[in-house]
Formats: sequence, structure tokens, C-alpha cells
Amino acid sequence: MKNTTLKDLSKVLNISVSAVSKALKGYKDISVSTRNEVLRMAEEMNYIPNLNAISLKTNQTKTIGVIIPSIQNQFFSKVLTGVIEEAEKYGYLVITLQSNENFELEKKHLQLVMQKQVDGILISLSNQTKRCKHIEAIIQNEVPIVMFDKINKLVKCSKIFIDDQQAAYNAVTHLINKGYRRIAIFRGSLTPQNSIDRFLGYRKALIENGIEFDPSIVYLCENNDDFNDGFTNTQKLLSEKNNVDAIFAITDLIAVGIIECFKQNSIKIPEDVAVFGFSDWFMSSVITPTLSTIKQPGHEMGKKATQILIQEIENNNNKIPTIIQNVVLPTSLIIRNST
Amino acid sequence: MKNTTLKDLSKVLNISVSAVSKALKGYKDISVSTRNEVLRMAEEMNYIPNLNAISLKTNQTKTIGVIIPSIQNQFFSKVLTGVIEEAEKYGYLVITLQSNENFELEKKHLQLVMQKQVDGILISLSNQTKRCKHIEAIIQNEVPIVMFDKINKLVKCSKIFIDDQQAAYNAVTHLINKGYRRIAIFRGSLTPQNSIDRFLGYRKALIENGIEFDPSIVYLCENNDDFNDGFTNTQKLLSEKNNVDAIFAITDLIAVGIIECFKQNSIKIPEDVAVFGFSDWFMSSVITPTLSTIKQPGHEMGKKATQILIQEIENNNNKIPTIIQNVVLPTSLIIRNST
DNA sequence: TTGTATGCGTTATCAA
DNA sequence: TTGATAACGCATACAA
Repeated sequence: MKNTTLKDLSKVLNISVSAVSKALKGYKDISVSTRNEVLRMAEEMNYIPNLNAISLKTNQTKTIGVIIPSIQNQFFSKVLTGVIEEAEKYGYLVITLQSNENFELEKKHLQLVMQKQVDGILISLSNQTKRCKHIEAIIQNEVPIVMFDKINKLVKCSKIFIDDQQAAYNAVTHLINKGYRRIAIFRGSLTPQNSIDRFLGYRKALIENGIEFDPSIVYLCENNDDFNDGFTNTQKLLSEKNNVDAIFAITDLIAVGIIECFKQNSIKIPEDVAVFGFSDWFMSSVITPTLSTIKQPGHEMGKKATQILIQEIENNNNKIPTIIQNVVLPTSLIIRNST
Repeated sequence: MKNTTLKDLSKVLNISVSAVSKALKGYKDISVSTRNEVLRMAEEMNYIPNLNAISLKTNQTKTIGVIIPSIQNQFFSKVLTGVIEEAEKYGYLVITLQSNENFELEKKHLQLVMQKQVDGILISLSNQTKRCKHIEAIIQNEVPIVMFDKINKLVKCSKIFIDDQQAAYNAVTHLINKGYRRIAIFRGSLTPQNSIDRFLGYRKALIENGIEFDPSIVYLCENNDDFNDGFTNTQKLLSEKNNVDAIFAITDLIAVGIIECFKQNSIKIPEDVAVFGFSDWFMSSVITPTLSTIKQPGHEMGKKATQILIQEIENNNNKIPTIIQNVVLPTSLIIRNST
């Protein structure tokens, strides 16, 4: 059964297509009687406007593309929920694609949504992404794009993120205040801005508190498999007998890997070693010991990013110039039993 | 900067639009020389075909709509990942919407993706969904739709799911074999098929093992907030002093709520009470005690559902009739320390 | 081998 | 108040 079209309605009602169109859209230059007739018949024949045709005509798809590293990451799934819900309020639908932390995939998926003529794009960069020519090409094309969470500071577009450096600083300061002195960091890859910032916040907190920064207790987690990265790096740490009394992990999942390894080695948390996470995944509130961490507003970030993006889209439509925004969302310390 | 169109190319190259179109699509009835010219110029002018126009023309959007109860549910986020990845292989993009376990939202979102002219739909029903007229309307419209996980047996469309009754039966049988006799069930709402089936499996296992089914130790979790449902129902259970020695929970999250409540009441698992979950979320492998559960193939389910859907779409296109399929995916018991 | 004409479903301009 | 017509970008049957 094919969909009912304006033409179908016009035939049945024996009036012109344009009259039908106008009636449906509530134009005032159509008589009330015909309008009612049209409305009734549209209802009866279950008329559904073809959004593709409208898109072609209006040059707007009412669709936005979202590219994130991984849907299964709890933080990003929160963001995505925020995006989808907010977009719908404004009549936009969302096409989602993952980069899997892979630069080539990110580029390819950007192409795909561009082909689809999305009105705007939301992106959180992959760990591999160093240069952003692919993003700049989009901007040049005048398609609004908003970066969130994993951003690149050099790109000229709106961004929404947290103050990673400050958050890490707060976390490590908390550890220091609790009396921990030999604090290791389990950091992420060298490329992403938030990985860098969290590291800088860590180091700053040490230095400001008169604790020497020791590169030998910096552990790199860069296999995109946080739990195992945390676990195996903890084995390494244990074998190195370096007297670490606390660990600041750059994600909750790494922290959970750490905790698991300590458990298996009968090392007490926080008595022997404290562990601090980052992101506040649900899991962290129910493992033993419960994990101290940084609360990061995922849903809020998705919502806000979408608002900004849609604002830019509508600005574009109305030919009013857009001002680039940088929005920094607040985080908070969640102190639990692991520190 | 507007996108380059075929017309733009045809002007620059001084040949007809249709020649350009054919050249780009590699039709053999175009000379190699002009084809190369066209290709070169398309590259140079960064030509991106307008998928909307193609959709309008071909009556195919190469888009599928997915409606799930919640993206943040780890099981569904796995399914969604499978769907998106598989769809891309066949050149399809995915629009995702949530029902939030709400029937009205489910209906509305179904409408939205239909308007968008998606080529097919993947859906997992909300807890509230009793009757499926909204689904049947889609089928009548000849838009392929495949149901997965939370299905309705009466609807005439392909379905992919697990044998919930058998899985629950296996879980409870395991408990019985371990010596537990007074086994409570924390079940989900009365409506969803998988909730019903898991309950039936539970009861069957009891009866087959000569254990009387006792409705007084059936606890209903229907607030769509599994963790708290588990937690508060456990408080209720404790107050009832009913000598329960094991609990079969219908989801891992409920089980985690149960465990949390027992912990707070210093009740030992599995010594005092055993707890069994369902779904094998990652969390379950790291909490204390680790949770015995049923492994449910989310990624696989998304992948398979997408394959079936796309198959049906292509069948439709080629006017070859589609046979409705029912695919049952295997599950397995994961035995850990909570039983 | 190439070009012309038509139509997909809708909107918008201009006449009637 | 209504209708005819063109246009959006593309694909295709058919003519040249």
C-alpha cells in the first residue's frame, strides 16, 4: 500500500494540489469549508507528509548527526539520550554513528551523515584524532557542528565540555588532604585533550602541595579497553614495588579494573591503597568498596549541546550570524569508600 | 556554500545532467573520456549526492528506525551497537528513538520514523504495551518491521528473541541443584512477554522439582527503576521473615539492588541467601559477590535483527514475498559467587 | 554515446 | 479563494 500523497487527496477531493497543500498548512487564504474537507479526508486516508520531499524543497532535513566513540560507554549513552530527547522537542531526529575511537571511521561516518544532508552535527572526538581537517571541512561547508566532551581547542566551532584539569586537580587534592602522598595516575592516551587536561590537573595538585611529580608512577591506558588496562597496569604497578599509596584513574572503568586486581591480590582499599575514578558510572556506587569519583553531567551535556546546535541551525536559516560558544559544565566530587 | 549538484557539474562541463548522472554511476553507455572528466570534476568540486533527492526518486531512504525502551540500558545499548554496525554494512543509517517504557511515546515515535519514510523498523516493546494495533498498522502499510527481545507473539512479523522460559528454568534449576528450596522471584511487570515467560520458567522449575509454588514470595518490580525496585522489595522481603533462601531476579539491576540491601543488613550471600540475575551486565562481574546470571546475546541480537529486516526490505523492493521468521538465540548460564 | 523529457512529493509564486 | 506552474536534485525511459 503506497502512502497517500497530496496528489491523491487532490484527486479524491477534486481540487488542486496546491489548494490541498495550503489547507493542510493552515494558510488563511483557503476557505474554511474546503480546509475542513481536506483535513477530514487527510485523516481518513491517513495522509503522512513525505519528509524527504519537504527536505528537498526546503533544503532542511530536520535531522542531526551524532558521532561518538562508543554507544556502550555509559557516559556517552547518557549524552546520547539527552541529545535525542532534546532534538525531538524541536522536531529533529537523530542519526547516530560510532567512531570506535578510530580516526578513519570517524572521518567516514562524518561523510555519511553529510551525504544524508543532516542540518547539523554533534561530535565527540576519537582518541586517535589529532588533526581536524575533516571537521574544518564541514565548517567551511557552513554546516553547523558542535563538539562536546572530547574536543579540539583549535577548531573554530562551539564546544561544550567540563573543566577536566580542575576536576582532576580536585580529585588529587582530595587524596592529598586524606594523607596520601605517593599518588600514581592511570592516564589515557596522549592525544585527547581531556586526557591531557586530567593529567595536568593531577600534576598541578601534586606540585602545589609540595609533592614531587614522579613520571615512573604514570601508567598509560591506551588500548581502549579500560577495565583490562586498569587491571594489567595494576599488575605492573605491583611488580614494581614502588610504594604507591593512592591511584587516580582517568575513568571509572579503569578504576574498577584496578580495584579488581587489588582484590585478587588481597590488597585493602583504601587502607593499603586508595583509588579514585572519573565519571561516576552507576557501577561505581555498588562495587566494593564504593568508588570515589567525579560526577560528570552526561545527560545535561547532550541536552545543552543539542540546544546550541539547533540554535546555530536556525540562525543559519534566518541568515543571522552565529557566535561561537564555549560552555563549561560543572562537575562535582563524589566521595565514597575507596579513598 | 551550497552543495555541488549534478546541474552544477553539467554546467561546468557543458554536458547534460543525465550524462553526468550516468557517468557518476558508471553506466557503460558513456565514453570513458567524458566519464573520467566527470569523475575528476566531481572530485574537484567535492560533489556529494543528495540522498534526499535520491530517496524521493527511488522511494528508498536507506534509513531504518529503531525504537527501544531505553538507550542507557546496557542490554539495549549492545543491541543498538549491533544494529548500527550491521546496517552500515548494507548502506543503511539508523534513527534511534526511545519509548521510555511508555506506550504513548512508543506510538508517537513510531509515527515519527514513519513520517521520515524509513525503509524498515526495529522495535522492542515497552512494558506498557499491551495491544499492538500501532504495529499492525505499519505492517498493513507494507513497511517491514522486526521485533526483538520484548516481543508480542500475536503480531505477524519476524521476531528475534531468547527462550526466556527455558533460561529462567535453567537458572532456578541451578539454584535447586545447589540445595536452595525456598526460592523467591523478583519479577517484572505483568504485561511483557519476557517477564511472563521468565516467571513461567521459574514456576516450572519449582514444580518439576517437587517444590510448591508460593505466590507470597513473588515480588513485583514494575516501577521501571530496577535497582530501587530490587532494593525496596528486599526490605519488604526481610520484614516478612519468610525464610527465603534464594532469589531469582528478572534483571541484573534488580539483583544488584537486592545485593545492596542485603549488604546493608549484613546478610551473607550466598550463605544466607543466594541471588541470581538475568542479562549479564558488565557490572555483575565486578560486584561483591560476583553475580550468577544469564548471558543474553545483545550485540548478536541487534546484528541478526538488522539482517532480517534488511533482507525483508530488499525482498520488498524486488517484489519477492517474505517469509516471517522467528529466531531464537541461545543463552547460557554464568555461575559466579552469588549462588 | 549523449541529450531530452518526465516524474518523485512538496512548496511557493503568480494568475485567475 | 483557488489553480497552474516551476522548482528542489536526481534517475531513467526514450529519442537522437
